[in-house]
Amino acid sequence: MDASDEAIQALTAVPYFADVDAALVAMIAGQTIRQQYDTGQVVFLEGEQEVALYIVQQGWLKAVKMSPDGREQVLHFIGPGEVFNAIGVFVESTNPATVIALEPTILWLIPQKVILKLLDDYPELARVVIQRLAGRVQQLIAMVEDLSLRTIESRLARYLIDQSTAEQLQRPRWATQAELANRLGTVPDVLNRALRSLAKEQLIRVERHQIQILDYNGLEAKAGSDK
Amino acid sequence: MDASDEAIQALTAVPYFADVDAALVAMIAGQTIRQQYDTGQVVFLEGEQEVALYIVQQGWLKAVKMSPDGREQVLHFIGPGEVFNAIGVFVESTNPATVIALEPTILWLIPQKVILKLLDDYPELARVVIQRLAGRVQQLIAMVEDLSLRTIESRLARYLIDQSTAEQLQRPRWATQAELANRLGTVPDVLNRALRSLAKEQLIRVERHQIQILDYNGLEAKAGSDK
DNA sequence: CATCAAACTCGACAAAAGTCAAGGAATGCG
DNA sequence: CGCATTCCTTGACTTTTGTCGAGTTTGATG
Repeated sequence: MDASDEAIQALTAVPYFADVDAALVAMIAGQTIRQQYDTGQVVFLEGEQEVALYIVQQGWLKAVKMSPDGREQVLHFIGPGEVFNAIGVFVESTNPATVIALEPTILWLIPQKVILKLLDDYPELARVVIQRLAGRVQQLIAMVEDLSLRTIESRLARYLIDQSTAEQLQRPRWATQAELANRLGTVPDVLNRALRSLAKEQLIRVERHQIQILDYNGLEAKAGSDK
Repeated sequence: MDASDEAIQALTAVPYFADVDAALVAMIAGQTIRQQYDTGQVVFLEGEQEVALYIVQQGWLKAVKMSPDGREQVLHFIGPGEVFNAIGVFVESTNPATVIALEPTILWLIPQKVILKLLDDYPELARVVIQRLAGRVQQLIAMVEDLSLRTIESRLARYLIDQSTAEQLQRPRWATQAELANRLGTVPDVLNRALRSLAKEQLIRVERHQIQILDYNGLEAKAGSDK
């Protein structure tokens, strides 16, 4: 598989291009730029003016806001098949967040001009972009609600329920308690305290790389409460 | 001025229709529904499936998340010339927030079908929608940062700077300290404390319906800090 | 103009979250 | 395999924010 095939594969995994015909996808693939990042490397910083659209082929990243004293708020985790920096493409503004690789990562960049031309040629693409942005709005509103109106324990319960499959949450290496704490708007110590509390009440079992939900209904009650 | 002229006037005040020709605006105006709300009335509740696009002709509203114990987080205030419920139009989902009138309000509703048809006929509209949604994403990211990484006092300082004109912030009747506290993610008592603190340091002067910035640089330092 | 409800003020106290320090466990690297 | 680094755990203490109760001021209404 050469670079172009690799790019085509990455692009076709993404809803943005679902309705774009194969010949055009191939042409766009020829205009993309492949980039690799190691664990911990910054893709771009908040405040810069990065305008390309990014596609994740491999690896996980985090979009974060940082405070002067070193705290982080993870806005979201970004994995394979996902697109990021739509804001940078469509709005003339600085990037609202910093994006950092959580593990070795392969990205494909599509230049802004290419995307904007594509938007003109494929009105259906606009529909997809609108829907993805609307999804981002909804996710951020939920986060605002969490941060403002709910306790850490309640946020954790909700997160465990949302992210679990068959009542289990696998934690890849990069998904440390520190990252999870940053996602929930707190610090590792407080997260650990909340995990302990839920475990003590037999709602979950905590292992290093896995959290098991023992009492789904009990956990849902915690998630639904503001306490 | 009859109802149709009134609707046309409301629509032409909105960026969504800036590039739509006058005849079509007039036609859309003919399909809009006029609604009035009194102070405190709910336009729609979080969890409902309201799909129309709303235009504000007159009056102010707030979009809020509410907690079971009665706390509110104001997501944003919506005033004349603004559009809301784009999410409801473009995504098949329940409304993420409750919208309530803060004072007597006149709205115009555009049915979903009309908007979606317009989107097909006017690709430039998609660009506008995308840009407005992107703006909402940016605003919500800033709110997440406030709630997670900054103290109440720092949030207040930032808010005062952003919302003031010529170093003054007028507070209309509906903009009580309670509403402002809900916007900043806290309770009126804590907001009052923060106002007092800034006033004690001669950074601002607080009157019932106006806040004057006395030391812009000092306030900016507070806004830029995480303390 | 008088009354009443809403808004604001303020201090005491409580709760939630953050900081710090120390020790133990797990993982990665040479 | 041993060592160093990272991650996790835990309790004590501190800070920030929220709750409560009482009193004062303002603005709307009849």
